[in-house]
Amino acid sequence: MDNKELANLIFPDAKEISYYEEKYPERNLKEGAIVTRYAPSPTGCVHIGGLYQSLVAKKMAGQTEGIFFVRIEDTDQKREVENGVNQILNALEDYDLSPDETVNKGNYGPYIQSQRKEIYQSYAKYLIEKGMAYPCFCSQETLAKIREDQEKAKERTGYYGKWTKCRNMPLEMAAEKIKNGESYIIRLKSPGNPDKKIKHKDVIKGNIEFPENDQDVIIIKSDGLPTYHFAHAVDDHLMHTTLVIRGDEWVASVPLHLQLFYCLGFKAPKYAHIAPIMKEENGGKRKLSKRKDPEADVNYYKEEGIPREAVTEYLMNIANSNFEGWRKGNKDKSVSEFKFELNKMGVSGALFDMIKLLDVSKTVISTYSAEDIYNSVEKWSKEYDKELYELITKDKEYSLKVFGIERENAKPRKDISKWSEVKNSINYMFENEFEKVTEFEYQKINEPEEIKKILTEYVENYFDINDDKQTWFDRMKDLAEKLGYAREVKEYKANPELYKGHVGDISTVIRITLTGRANTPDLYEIMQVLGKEVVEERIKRKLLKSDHGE
RNA sequence: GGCCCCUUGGUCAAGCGGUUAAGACGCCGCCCUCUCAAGGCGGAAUCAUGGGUUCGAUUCCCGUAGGGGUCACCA
Repeated sequence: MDNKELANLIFPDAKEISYYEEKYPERNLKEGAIVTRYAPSPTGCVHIGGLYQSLVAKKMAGQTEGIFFVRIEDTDQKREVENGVNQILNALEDYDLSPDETVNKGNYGPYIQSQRKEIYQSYAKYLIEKGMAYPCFCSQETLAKIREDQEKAKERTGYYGKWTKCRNMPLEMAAEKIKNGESYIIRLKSPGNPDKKIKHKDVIKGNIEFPENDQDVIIIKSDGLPTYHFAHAVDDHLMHTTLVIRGDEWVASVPLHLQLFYCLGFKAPKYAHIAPIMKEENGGKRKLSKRKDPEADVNYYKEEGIPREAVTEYLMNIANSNFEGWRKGNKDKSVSEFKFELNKMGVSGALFDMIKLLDVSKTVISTYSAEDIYNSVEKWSKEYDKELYELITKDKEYSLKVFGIERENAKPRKDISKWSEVKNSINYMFENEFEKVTEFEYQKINEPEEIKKILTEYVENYFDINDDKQTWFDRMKDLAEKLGYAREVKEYKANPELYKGHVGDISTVIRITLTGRANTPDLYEIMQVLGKEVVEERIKRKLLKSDHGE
């Protein structure tokens, strides 16, 4: 019995690897083109970290006229979640990160690992034939025992070298066990020597040195599917990946992966290990977790109504901190014009900063036209806030005017950071909502008589909806003066004892009466949008109430 | 515990042997024809620690401390 016969016994139907080598030829791309990928497991919600990796990967491929593909790593069928694949693909599309190749698209597929079983088996068979892999029959108990002994002896744990049980099993014995139906897995016969070091130059982390791998890792599990490590080597070779961009929890496996590529006779890709996005928790840092942190799920941003450009820009900031400066000087350009550099990425994880994200978002939204805002809010509210949806769609023209307040000018309003804030910032502009306001908390001027006097004077003698802004404001000052308030805030500040207050106090009374709140955008514009009738109606309503002693 | 990586303000971070140690978010103050949001101007706030090397270390080397990752028939 020789290795070849054993290999045939284990994988009788597997094709020669030359079949696959020919089927998936070298890609025809220009010099320097990067082929990279995002390789998620379909295990539930899409993590912001996955989006981050995809963004970087897509950027690198795009910048070099290369290929960005998505491969689904579903070799652990226990963890698989229904519809997981679609969730991932949809999220990427939402963020404008659609891959060039993925499920049902591209010539190097299938792009779902569970559908590539026979490919992995061919390569495993090849390794067995070469004597570089072998079947292992150790039970979980045996493995546990080995581990126990290692701990007792204070030695490294794992399946390697002298601790190995099946590595040097006579071929005949192995064949016998297989024929008897014993359960087994396939292990790599590691050629590594841990006393020797290997050097690896990571595109992001720089030079790293570690001992060679000597673990006889499992490459094919008892269900016939490969482990991550083996699938990675086979797939990225066959798909001609030139740059593997992945989370830095993988750096420790680099020696193994490099060894796998070496044993299989493949050229290894370059690696770029990305530091994870962290979260602070009682003084310490930890990775953003799907379980504990709602913001880890990309769906969160959708639900909150944070525009995808904002999330993208924020992520770009974390990835290349010079992005911010570039953006400042290139306000109208698309992110795709920014020259991204992998080696400028931070080597240790950055804390996720929601406040900063919201600030970025605010800036992004401030560039929107009233129409853009309307469309976004309409789309968002339709799914997440029916009340708001009803409110704004009832009279689109009017809503457009509301969203147009202090917008589409040189210094646009910058107060909305997410769509879920919109309702609260515009509801008083709508009669139905305004009617619900019962508490008017007047501030500096709060004696009912004074308020009544101001409002009465204003509607009767100073309010004219046709005034232009300057005239409107001059009249406000006239009113202030007439009632004993300073025309200018400066005058008041210079001689506070001479006045009861200043124009600002007068306009605040009107503002609160009209909107129910002390802080709003430009009052003149608000009145223009509200219109003559509504302004008068709201003031009269207040006057009426105060007559009733309210 | 073994192996690997990291350490500049509250946060994200420039820096790559000689700098008043950038910038952004946040915070504080002032300014701006009414309140806010912005915007403008200004301010407080950082090189974990101990040794070297050097004329000179935030920058280079070693130790210490702290943090992170990884050691599965999970990816």
